[in-house]
Amino acid sequence: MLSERRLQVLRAIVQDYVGTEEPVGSKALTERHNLGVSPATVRNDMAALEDEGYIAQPHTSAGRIPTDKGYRLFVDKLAGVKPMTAPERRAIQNFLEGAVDLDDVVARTVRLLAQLTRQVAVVQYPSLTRSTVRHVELLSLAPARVMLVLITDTGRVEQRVVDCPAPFGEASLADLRARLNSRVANRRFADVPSLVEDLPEAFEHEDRGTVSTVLSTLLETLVEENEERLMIGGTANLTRFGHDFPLTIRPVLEALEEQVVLLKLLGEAQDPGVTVRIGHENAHEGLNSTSVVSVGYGSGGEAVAKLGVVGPTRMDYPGTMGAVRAVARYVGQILAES
Amino acid sequence: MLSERRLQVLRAIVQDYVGTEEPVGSKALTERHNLGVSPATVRNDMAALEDEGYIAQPHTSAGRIPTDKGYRLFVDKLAGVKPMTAPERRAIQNFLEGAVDLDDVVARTVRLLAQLTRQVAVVQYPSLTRSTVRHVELLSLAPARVMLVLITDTGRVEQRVVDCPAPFGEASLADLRARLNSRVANRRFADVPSLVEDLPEAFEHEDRGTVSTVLSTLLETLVEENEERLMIGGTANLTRFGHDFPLTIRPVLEALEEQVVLLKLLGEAQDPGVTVRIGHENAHEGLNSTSVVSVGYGSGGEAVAKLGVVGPTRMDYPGTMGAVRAVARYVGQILAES
DNA sequence: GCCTGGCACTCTGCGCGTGCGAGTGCCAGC
DNA sequence: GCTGGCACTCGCACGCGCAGAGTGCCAGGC
Repeated sequence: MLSERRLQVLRAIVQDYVGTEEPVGSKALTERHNLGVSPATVRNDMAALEDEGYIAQPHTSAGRIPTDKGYRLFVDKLAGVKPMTAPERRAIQNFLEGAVDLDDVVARTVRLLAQLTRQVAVVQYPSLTRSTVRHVELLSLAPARVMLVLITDTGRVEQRVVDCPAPFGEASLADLRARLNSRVANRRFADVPSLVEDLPEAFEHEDRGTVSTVLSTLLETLVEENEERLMIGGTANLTRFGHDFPLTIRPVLEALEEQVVLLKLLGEAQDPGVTVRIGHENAHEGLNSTSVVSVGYGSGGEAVAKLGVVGPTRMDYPGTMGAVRAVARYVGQILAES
Repeated sequence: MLSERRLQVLRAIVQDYVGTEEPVGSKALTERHNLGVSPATVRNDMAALEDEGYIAQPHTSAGRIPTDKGYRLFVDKLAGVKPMTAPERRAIQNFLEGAVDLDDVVARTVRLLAQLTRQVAVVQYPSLTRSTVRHVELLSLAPARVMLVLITDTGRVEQRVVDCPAPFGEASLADLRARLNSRVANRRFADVPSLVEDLPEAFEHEDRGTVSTVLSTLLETLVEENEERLMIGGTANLTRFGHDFPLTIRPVLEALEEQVVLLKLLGEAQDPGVTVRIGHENAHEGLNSTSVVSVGYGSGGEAVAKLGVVGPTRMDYPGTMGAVRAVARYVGQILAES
């Protein structure tokens, strides 16, 4: 077990390194934090911390920098979540309230998060399967062609064009629209499959094929991997990363382009609160030198999606966690209102 | 006027520089392109080209690199558009055909363009005002709250929540929905304002306020600056830019984050064909060392939006122009089908 | 008049050696 | 268990010299 002072030393190292971006030495530490001991003592503590794997030296005769394990201990035990100030909260609220629709909410959230944290922001659209159905609309485009439009309580709209096996009259279409909505309106999307499975039976034989096709398209849009969307922003903040650009920034940009990677990244975090994944804790190799701070958000008590930021492992964890948490809270409120 | 040979020298310089990314000297030029003259002669030509401002030397004793003016001449007079090969065309078509909805079409187009050109791709969503109305849907969320959903022929869907000044019954809502659709369906969005202006008069006095509110929300969504959306991708390609990262990549990423800047960038190009804006021809300062290759695309003969790529001024113009043009053509086809 | 070969000149990039400073590890003493 | 002192190790910035690429210019030839 590490003594109290050694934990303080670790905390001081993390704070200084995050601030200065440079390896921190024993002398500088004692000067900036009044630890009440001499540099030599700190050196012993540092050696111990290094043995335990919490800090490391980039070169033999340089200061120490925290390892992923060091940051982990810092986040878990040594630092809290720094709450936003009142003016910051007001600014967040004002900025988000101007949104006109869901795309706008998501876009504004991304900008806001990127600005607040000065890092790359990632916001997932509310999951369909975890939302409730507000309305299902069917439009006839051509005799054997139907457009299906899904609208959720969170304001998300999905649409698909369905090619029907047989012509489908306006009357049948209206009938299907009415039956469909009476069954699924205000129900959770996750329940939709079981709610509609016997629907074709209510129709004339000639229309059953079309009804089934429409329904299967509806179910397809709800399949997990299709229904997830997200938006990212603040990539310009990557340029503040470090000095050795090409090697650090490239893989990160590449990872950010892969929606699948990002969705997995956000998906992994199960904690109901703010989740932090540090460096190599991220499965994706390109993100081994970054940390991901994420949290779920939702209109009610339940999370309908996640949002978060991606930044260097050397980041201001308490501040970032505070910002992410606050933004998630307000986005939830905005969604509940619309 | 420049002699034929000097133009050839310029062309050779552009081609070599684009290939090698290094200033090109007189000796290397004569070796790689059989110009039929000696390096000394080429040197004279180069001096003349430099006097005219087509090329420049980064340092006193280095080779030459093309200036923006040089690239301009190259694009206008010395190079054509390189058509895609048949396999490339097939690949484009296959890739785009898998799309399930408009978001997917746009997302795939961005990926495709980024991969083909190895540059940053920008794709604008089909403009509302230049599209045709397919359907307008009205949903009652609460007695005095209505959701307005617009669907275009290009598959774009916009939705807005309207707070009504007075409760609005289901019957009135159905009435408005029917009247609205009969007036605007299959009409161009640009014509919508004049088509609906007298609509409130058809309603009972108590409903007029609400009808007006709904209509004004409808018109607001059509206002130019609100209705434009776009998607970008391939930012990882920026890392191939050059060696002096922080200074070149940063402002570009920042510019790309500003939707307004990008929309202006695409909007400026009026040419019906492929437009190229080189270096300082771009109004935005951060993009002074990049070129933008863009073109309109549309389901019919008319362009409903633009797409393009942003890359270093040192880019393969013929190839990029060919890729951009081909992708635009196929996206147009896909949109026409849906 | 235009092209060519030759020549002197300029400048960048690279490798190398040096000195400085920051930081460490260890040890003896309190 | 803490402290001050001391020798040691490196990384980094600086200055130097050299090689190489490329240029401009000039005199001579077709």
